[in-house]
Amino acid sequence: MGGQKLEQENEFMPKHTILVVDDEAAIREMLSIALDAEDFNVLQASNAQQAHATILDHSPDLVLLDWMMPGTSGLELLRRLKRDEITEKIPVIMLTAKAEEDSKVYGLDAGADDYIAKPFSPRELISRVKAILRRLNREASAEPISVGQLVFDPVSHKVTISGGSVNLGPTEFRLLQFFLTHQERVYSRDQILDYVWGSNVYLDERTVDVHIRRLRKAISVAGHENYVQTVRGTGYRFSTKLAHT
Amino acid sequence: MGGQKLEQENEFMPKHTILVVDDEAAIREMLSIALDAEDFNVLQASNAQQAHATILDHSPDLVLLDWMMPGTSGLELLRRLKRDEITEKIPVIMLTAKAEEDSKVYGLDAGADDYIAKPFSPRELISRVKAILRRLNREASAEPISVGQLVFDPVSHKVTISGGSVNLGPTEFRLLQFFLTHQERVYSRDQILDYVWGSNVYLDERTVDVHIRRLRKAISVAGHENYVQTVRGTGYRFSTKLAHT
DNA sequence: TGCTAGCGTCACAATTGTGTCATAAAGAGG
DNA sequence: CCTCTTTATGACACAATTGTGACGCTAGCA
Repeated sequence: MGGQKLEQENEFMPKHTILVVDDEAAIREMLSIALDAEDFNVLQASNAQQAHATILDHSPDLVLLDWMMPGTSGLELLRRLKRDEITEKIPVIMLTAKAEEDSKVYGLDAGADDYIAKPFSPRELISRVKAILRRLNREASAEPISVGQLVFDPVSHKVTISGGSVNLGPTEFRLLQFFLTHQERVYSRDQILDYVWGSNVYLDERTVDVHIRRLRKAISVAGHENYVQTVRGTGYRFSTKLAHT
Repeated sequence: MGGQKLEQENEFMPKHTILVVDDEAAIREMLSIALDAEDFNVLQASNAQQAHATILDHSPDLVLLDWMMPGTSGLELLRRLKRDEITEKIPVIMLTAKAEEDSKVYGLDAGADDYIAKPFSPRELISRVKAILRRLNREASAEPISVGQLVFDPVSHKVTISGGSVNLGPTEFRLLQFFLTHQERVYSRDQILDYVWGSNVYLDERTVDVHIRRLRKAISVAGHENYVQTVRGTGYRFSTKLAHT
């Protein structure tokens, strides 16, 4: 079969958080409603300072940033975000009333991920937001992920620990990928089945246990199996913070 | 990394010529400046006809082509280029304002080498341009590629292992070439068919298996067949890092 | 025309992966 | 310390995937 179909949109995916930065309350409201309807978590800020603080606090998945604002301008904030390593990866869509080419060029140059001219239809905005999140998702899924001595490389489809290659079956591979992309969070067996097997399979929940065991066994080199943790009564969790003792 | 020296950028390389095709002057300017700063020769065209003429005249090394343009669309020009034997090999990167997946599919289908959604950062564009030129350079390279004791010489069209010549059929030859130029990466049977056989053939996927076997058999001297690895459930991979056991 | 090299397909063999079960272990709470 | 749950584990039948040898066909060539 073809590639991997992990990371579809599905109801168990953590909701994306979007920050709307605009000095006009009406615009913020409109966007919030539209985004909320699409099941995004929405944060708001009415000026650049507040926005910056919110970004640092909540690290939203995407920022909708008005170009023209009293005080620090949107462009200025954009530059600041892109200068800081922590916030540099957060995608920004600039909202601008000026339909001029210049702003577009400057904005793109400063690192905006998209640019939308006011007035815009919420529909279009939503579709752009989604497009960017999708793209990010794709790009992120091509990067190798490493935890401890373990390196997971989706491109070559290889997993190694301390340089030694790890042999995983297809299902364990997907399971590990799922865990690596969703660390520090407990999932029920049901959820794991949905994510890793697909949302339309009917399997015994206990099957998950068995694959967890196989995964643990496979990565049990230098204690890496301890990252896969059992949460009694609930499910499993992948955590780099090793549990007690 | 694998033990072969690839075409790095170096000052002796002739400057690459890049044609920018976009109806918006501002975009052309931005790209020209960015590309120029990277030491490319830049040509410009504002519509498809002009672009076509320029391509025939100057045969640029790469074309940046806007998707949506008045008159003949970018897609149309792309198709035309790919239909003509003379221009067919020129790599094309499509620029599109539609952030939709669809355009990507159509574009790649029509033979685009990459696809970048507007708006994009000049930085990203440059890096993609370079990536493509690098890849092309390598593929078209007259330099022999060697892995282990195996030497693949595209010029004399011969393959040897430890000096002894290896007998390969045309298809196995191309398959090996594909693998050598795309190491450390899994490909599905579908993808391999597309790359090695061409994107418009309709063949049984399992045909790949057979040719993989023939290739393995042919290069099975001193364990070279182990470079061709099966990734169960996914496809095949050429890797110089041998899997253990 | 007869011959040969390659190719694609098929049937069957070999290998590897998967889900379930029974049973052992491990926790939780009294 | 005992009991009730929940999880870990080893075994196993059978599914799914991949490897392989054989075969017929075609195009090029003598």
